[in-house]
Amino acid sequence: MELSNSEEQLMQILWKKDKAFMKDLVEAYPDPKPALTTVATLLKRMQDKKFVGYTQIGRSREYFPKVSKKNYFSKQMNGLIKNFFNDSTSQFASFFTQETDLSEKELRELRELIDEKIKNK
Amino acid sequence: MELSNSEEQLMQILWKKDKAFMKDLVEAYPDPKPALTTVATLLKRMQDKKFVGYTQIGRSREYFPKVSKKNYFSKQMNGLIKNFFNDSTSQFASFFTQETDLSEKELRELRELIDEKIKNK
DNA sequence: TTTATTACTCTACAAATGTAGAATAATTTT
DNA sequence: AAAATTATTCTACATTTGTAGAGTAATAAA
Repeated sequence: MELSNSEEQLMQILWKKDKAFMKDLVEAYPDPKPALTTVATLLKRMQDKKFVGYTQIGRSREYFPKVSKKNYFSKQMNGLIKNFFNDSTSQFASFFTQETDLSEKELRELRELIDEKIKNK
Repeated sequence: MELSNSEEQLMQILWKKDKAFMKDLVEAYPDPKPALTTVATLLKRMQDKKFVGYTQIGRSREYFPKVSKKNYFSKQMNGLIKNFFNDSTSQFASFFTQETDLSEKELRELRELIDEKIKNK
């Protein structure tokens, strides 16, 4: 099961904080902050979906992500690539290189990284 | 306004066909194919959202995408990059290079592309 | 020990999504 | 012309999503 938009927004906050009490999560929202109960509902649903866990501390719960941002992001990417590039990562890579506008400096850095990757093959 | 999942699925079909009658769209679905009326509803909503247009041909309509796949994809990518990499395309690029597993050949091709891009700067 | 406060859970409800039957209009076949 | 077919629109309804008030239990403050 996937995260909905507002769930994902909350997840972003949780990833940033790494772990947090509900109160702090609400606090971290940009204005207008949602009601505590709203966040509570989202957290509940996210627990059902196995994206969030918590540790009981006193009578409070410290929530934490059960899925890493990296992992989640990868899945998203793969989904996109699958849909739009017929599952071809390299096709995507070339599209990406052509269509985004990285500066020359950034391009050089990227090439650097690729070189390194090639070396390690 | 964004496309929902099932709308996006239909959009993929429409992009592939470039233009098509409702009947053909339904036909193009993998089994189990949805009811004609289901596709009709989706098309209607997609028109409201300005993602689809049509040309009347006799008493039928030939539907076509009003947003290119490329353009749509770019927006999706930018959304992801914004959320996960704080809007830094280059940060994303390096993540991508590290985390996906392109073959050596693909990596070389990619570097080739980057080189060309740099040249054109 | 009454009263607040805190931290959740339950219930609710409008909007969006996924899916499709029923109705209607135009056209073609008998 | 009556009957069947085609192409769309209307209406409907179960789920999921976005948002939050009301209720409850435990603890802290008066």
